[in-house]
Amino acid sequence: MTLVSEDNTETLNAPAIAQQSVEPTRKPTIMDVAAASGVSYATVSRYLNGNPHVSAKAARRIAAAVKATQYTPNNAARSLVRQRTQTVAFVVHGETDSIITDPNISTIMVTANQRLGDAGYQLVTLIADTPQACERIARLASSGFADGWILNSFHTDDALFNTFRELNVPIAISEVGYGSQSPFPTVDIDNAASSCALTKHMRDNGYRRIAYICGPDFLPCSTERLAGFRTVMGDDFDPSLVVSAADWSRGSGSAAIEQLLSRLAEGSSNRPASSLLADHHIDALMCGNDCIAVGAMQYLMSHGVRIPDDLAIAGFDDSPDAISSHPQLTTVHQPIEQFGICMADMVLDQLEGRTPQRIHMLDTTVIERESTAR
Amino acid sequence: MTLVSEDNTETLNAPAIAQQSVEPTRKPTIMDVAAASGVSYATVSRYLNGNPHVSAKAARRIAAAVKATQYTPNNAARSLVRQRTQTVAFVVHGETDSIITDPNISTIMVTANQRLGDAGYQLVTLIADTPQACERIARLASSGFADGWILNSFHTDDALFNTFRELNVPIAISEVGYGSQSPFPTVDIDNAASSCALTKHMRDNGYRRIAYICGPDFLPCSTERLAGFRTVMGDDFDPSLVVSAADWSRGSGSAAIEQLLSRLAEGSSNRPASSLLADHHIDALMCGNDCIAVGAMQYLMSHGVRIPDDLAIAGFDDSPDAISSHPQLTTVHQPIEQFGICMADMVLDQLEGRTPQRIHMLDTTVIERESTAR
DNA sequence: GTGAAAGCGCTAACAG
DNA sequence: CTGTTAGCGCTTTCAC
Repeated sequence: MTLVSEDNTETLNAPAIAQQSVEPTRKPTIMDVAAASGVSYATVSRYLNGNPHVSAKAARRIAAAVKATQYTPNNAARSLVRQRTQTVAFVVHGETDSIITDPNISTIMVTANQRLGDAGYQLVTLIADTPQACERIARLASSGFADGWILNSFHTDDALFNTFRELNVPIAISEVGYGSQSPFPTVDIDNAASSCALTKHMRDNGYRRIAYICGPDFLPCSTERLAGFRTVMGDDFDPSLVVSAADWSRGSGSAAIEQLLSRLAEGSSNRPASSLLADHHIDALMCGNDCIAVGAMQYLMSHGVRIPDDLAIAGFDDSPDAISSHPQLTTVHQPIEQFGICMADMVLDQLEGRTPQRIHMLDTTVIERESTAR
Repeated sequence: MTLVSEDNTETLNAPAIAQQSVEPTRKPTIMDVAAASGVSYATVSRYLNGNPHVSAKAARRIAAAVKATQYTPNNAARSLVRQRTQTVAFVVHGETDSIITDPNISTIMVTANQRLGDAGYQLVTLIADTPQACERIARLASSGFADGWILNSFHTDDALFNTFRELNVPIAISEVGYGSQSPFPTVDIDNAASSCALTKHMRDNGYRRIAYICGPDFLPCSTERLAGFRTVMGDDFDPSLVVSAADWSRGSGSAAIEQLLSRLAEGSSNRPASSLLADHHIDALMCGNDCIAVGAMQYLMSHGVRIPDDLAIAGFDDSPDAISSHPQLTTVHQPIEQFGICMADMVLDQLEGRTPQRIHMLDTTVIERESTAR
């Protein structure tokens, strides 16, 4: 049998082919490829970058040489000359690692990664959990480490945040509750409106006197959610039925409800929680988020309050907690995947010269579950 | 009042000071700083890199110029000339986003980040959840994107894994269950020994006939854990009481126990689960990990089996599931934080010319909880 | 279509 | 102590 091969008689004067045994194994450069394929390195560069002005023959030889030398272009060199890194940094901000365990963050990360990957960018995640880490990241940000930045769970008073204000690089942020005030392109949900919707739902179901556990005071989204609640409650709003949780955790949820109960008790000790609630005609409880709700619920149930019979409870976020709890939680669902996609798009818009939306509000929906069933 | 100033009469011929209004706002380079401070840019570079051969006066002027121009060194340029990026990549591997939600992974990430940060490196996380993403990352790996690599949850048959084999870059891996076979420096627990310890604990507590739900068959750590169990069980080991779960999830845990029960039933339909277990004198169940255990436990409890009265159950990993379940799970604890620290150290060792340990086995401890209480 | 040459911004000898 | 010079590996004019 005879194999006819079009034109592969070219020999490679490959000096780098069998170099693997040499000690430091210097990475082959574009020069090595050029030498091995007998063309100038400019031609190799053209070939590598898909420039059409490369003859078929040259292309063939270069392809062979690339394979033989196992060449891959150097990242730093390319970034330097192109003034582009082809990466977008995803900054996760938070004191503890709790923020990273947050399933929302991971989902956002994964979806953003997908979107950016399709556009030819690599998403890299950075953790800003200590002052040192923040400083490092700030330095990276102003040294062209990434072409674009996606920032999560930033506070208004954040130092890193201010670094970015002065930087003038493509950015997208989420969930800071800035609303239309944000200095950067933002994707968020309308916390006030969503809270309104949920409160309305509760009212429609007949709940009249509703207590409220607010999220951390210093966060805009906490106050916006409370504001939505207040709006719908109107004259029925009773400030004495509002307490604030220290953070978004279950623990602070139970602490908050305990505080509210002792406030209701007003010295009269040892009243059971359920009669305390009954005395004040409280028929429902709304919470800043699902975790707080679950924490409060666990506390109440372990003190003999039946949910939803004695008291209805609603959360916010539709996190996994909302489903894994017993009873399952009525809550507000937000399209998490969209956060990642929208932020990625906002960064891509800026990267590609388009003007990004200043703020993208995502739709939410009220999810009715057992915890408020009549 | 008179302020005496030592020597700050120097004027800066700063051309870049008020450039902010110009359109494209070109980033200041080391040249701009040099020009503004009246020294050569080599001196600026020296100053920036802490080289002691810079006069106090020059240092002062340069410091002022740096501030005035808001200069920050360019990352790509520095990486190119230094042949170092000062970053270590953390690759999270997995088909879905479930892997990232895994609290273990986040803890490892956070601790590794801390350690590497202290050593002057920036940890960057990459998600390898699709073939395209893997390919992108493989390309980055061979183009000097990072100085070192930390790989998580890789399978033996992994394409990315093989890319790294040929790359000869600083690497550390974890949890692949390779044991001493690993081609890379590895940190892991001794799955077999840990499983032995747990099984022994069960035996010491009087449990004789123990069923076993194995983790995914294709994973070395699954089979190692099973092997440890088998060793201790000795002649009491009964292969007919072993089933495999499809993955590490709760769902496959309940599926597996259902399968085992139907095997035990052998056609005799409608026997309650508890009497089925009693007939076969099964007094305990051990599982490949906590999630599987919880899944099995939920299934059994909803079919009338009392835990631990009718059947004791033990998990593995000491994940949050082990504590949040009712009853809480007896399990094997592993020092998760150490995974991150050890992998970081292994990479640092290689980065700094030391020879890393080939394999670092972390200590585990058996944690006794309610699910096996006598 | 291809090669020569000029940088991208920076570090690191090397002379002075 | 400081300036000059030569690259790091690559892209991109600009001639030919």
